[in-house]
Amino acid sequence: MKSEKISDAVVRRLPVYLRFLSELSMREVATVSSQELGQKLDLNPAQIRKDLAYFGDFGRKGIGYDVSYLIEKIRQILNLDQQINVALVGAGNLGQALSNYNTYLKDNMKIVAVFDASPSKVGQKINSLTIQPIEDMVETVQRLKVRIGIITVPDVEAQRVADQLTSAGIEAILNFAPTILKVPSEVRLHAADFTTDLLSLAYYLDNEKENDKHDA
Amino acid sequence: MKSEKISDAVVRRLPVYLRFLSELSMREVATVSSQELGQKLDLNPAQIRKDLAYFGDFGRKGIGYDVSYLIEKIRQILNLDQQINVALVGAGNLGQALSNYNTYLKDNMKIVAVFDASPSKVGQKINSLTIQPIEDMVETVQRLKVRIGIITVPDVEAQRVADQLTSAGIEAILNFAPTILKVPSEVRLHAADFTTDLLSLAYYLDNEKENDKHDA
DNA sequence: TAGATTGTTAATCGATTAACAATC
DNA sequence: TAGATTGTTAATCGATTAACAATC
Repeated sequence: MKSEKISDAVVRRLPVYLRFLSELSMREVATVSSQELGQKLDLNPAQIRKDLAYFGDFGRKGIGYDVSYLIEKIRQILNLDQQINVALVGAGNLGQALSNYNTYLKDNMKIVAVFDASPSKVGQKINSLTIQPIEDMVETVQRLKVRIGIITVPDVEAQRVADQLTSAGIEAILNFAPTILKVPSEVRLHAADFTTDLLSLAYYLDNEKENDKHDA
Repeated sequence: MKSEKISDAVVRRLPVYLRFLSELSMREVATVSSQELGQKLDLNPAQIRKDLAYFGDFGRKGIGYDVSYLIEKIRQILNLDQQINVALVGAGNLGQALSNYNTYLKDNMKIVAVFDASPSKVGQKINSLTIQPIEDMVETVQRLKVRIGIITVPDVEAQRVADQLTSAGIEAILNFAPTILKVPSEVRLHAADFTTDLLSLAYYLDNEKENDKHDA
């Protein structure tokens, strides 16, 4: 464990490694090289080796990486060797969709509470969790030791929710609302706004510009 | 219009600019400086000026940017001055959630077709669109001139769907399935996998490591 | 031993930021 | 004219990739 600063880019690749390694594990593949990983994940093998080497010497020269061991190590690095409690704020369509991934993401991440501002939603069940009024959020987050909040409320409410989550002592927020949130620097914030993704894709559409290319 | 290569990072910021500018426009703000933009969007003003300058001289020295004009220009850059037809493949919870954003994202992007593999879903309505069998996908995509596909099917089906969309001549894919897809280089692919986002957030959780810090 | 593959250093590449002349 | 702010060049910073000694 060297005490270098690990960049965001590196951290965001770890779950990708983890996912593919789990697949290998299910196929009972015992060992994998950075070469093979790179091929499957469209990444440079040197980059993969470097990423992993930040956290320890997980590989064996001439052999590669032991799949099970590497899975264990990456899970440790990502704090997934313990249960991480998550709260979902906003029980609309998107919130419901995410809560369904609960079983899927059982990398020890668990949605333990769901909140919504609308009285008509409160009391309903969503995957065995009862939707709670947003007024109970601070208290419940603290009681259940929720560490990550997922925001799926309309954009005009997102900042208020973020503020409340922050005051409840949340450590990280995944924000699906299409708006830039301001949170104190000790709260980790990630924007997961797919409208941005979708609009930026449009840039790459051909637009028949190519038709003009009748070059010599 | 200089013919420099524009980086992905630049393109992904354009929709963020656009969104905030629209907000300003609704508030009837006529002019904005890179300074103000940077403040609101947590970006360096020089970066914003540089981003915009790739595409033209949109600002006025000493004054700033005309909000309406800049909106128009960014929409042109992103090809949003024409209707872009989108197909949604996978009518599960996530697919339904995304289709609800249809009204919201009416930046000329429109979901014009929804497909699902499950016979029980086919024929049902989702926001006034009838869910079609996935077998009709290639034909429908071509007939309706769909240019962007959104994949929200289970990960094991995602590659097959991507292949079919590709063969139908789609230009870009937004993939929500947690798997790495392979598509030909002429198809623009963006991964919108929130499980990756969520797992990477866990890295930043405190984990009481800080308690050990009793330094001199 | 020969072949394979890691971990790491150095080289390269690309993106961000600072600085400032131009000019509204 | 004085103040503000752009567009752009140069400087900096950071991330990716190549190369290779170490070693299984």
